[in-house]
Amino acid sequence: MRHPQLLLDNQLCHRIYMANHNLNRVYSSLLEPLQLTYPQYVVMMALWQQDQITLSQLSERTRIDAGTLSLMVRKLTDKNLIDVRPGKDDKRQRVVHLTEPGQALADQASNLPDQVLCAFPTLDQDELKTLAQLLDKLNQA
Amino acid sequence: MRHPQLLLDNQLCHRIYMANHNLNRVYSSLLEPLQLTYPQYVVMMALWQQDQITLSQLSERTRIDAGTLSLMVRKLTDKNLIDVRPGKDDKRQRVVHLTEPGQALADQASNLPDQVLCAFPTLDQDELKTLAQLLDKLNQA
DNA sequence: GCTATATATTTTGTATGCAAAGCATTTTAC
DNA sequence: GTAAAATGCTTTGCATACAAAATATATAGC
Repeated sequence: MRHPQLLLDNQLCHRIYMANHNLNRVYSSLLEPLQLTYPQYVVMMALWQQDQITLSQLSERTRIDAGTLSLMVRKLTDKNLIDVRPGKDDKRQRVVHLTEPGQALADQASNLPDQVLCAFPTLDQDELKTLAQLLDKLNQA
Repeated sequence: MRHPQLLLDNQLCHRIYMANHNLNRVYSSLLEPLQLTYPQYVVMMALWQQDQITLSQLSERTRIDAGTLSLMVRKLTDKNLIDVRPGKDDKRQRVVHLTEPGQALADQASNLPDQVLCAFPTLDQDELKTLAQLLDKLNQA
């Protein structure tokens, strides 16, 4: 091989790609009872953290882009988990509100994070912490 | 907040999601001269590493599922980078071959991995190594 | 040798992800 | 005050993802 640096196994990006993939699979099965996809769960988490925020704020926190979010919000509205109203000050904005069922879903989801970690017994608490720190450092670049 | 473990910032998965996202953005700009998307680049890397493998082998190495790969292979064929032929022993299989332009592209791509790391100056060599090891540990679960 | 099963791949349907164009509203500049 | 630029959001078009159904071929069991 003329270019050893191009080996797939040497690529940090592919490790992250696989990790993302693996975590998604674990989440999909855990989220099935809640009838949510993983990205939809991310949106709900952001709203459980802070309710009644604009679409652009929601996009900033979840890192889901505006176009994707626009569609997802419609689907979550159809599921009656959220409710979107025009902004009072700025009529261009749309503010997302949790509905009663949307708020209630947090209780069902509350034990999910622990279950996910159980799916990765190869890493102990310290390692998870280090991993989180390194990823934060990567992401702030 | 009733469920602090549901905070978005506490989620390992979201860190990995963002890291994946950030790496993708860096790659997209670097890959523009090669006219490849990031997943297409992954497929090409796998082939540069080992040419003339079946679709299922390619799927196993890249972790891209069969259905997605089927479409991507058609596009890479249209770009004249690869060339797919039926397997000799097993007629169900299809073997992917690099074309001359496909092989030549490796030269153009060879300095890409270094450039990507330059986009993340916040991490030094040791930290990158640790991160890679932890991700491997996560992925083997 | 024939049938049932298993395997390799493609197709289909749904859900992101993202860039770019479009639209309505608001802010800036003058 | 008004035209131009900026902002918030939606829509469109294309590229993954992935599960499930469909198709073609190969293998096992008898």
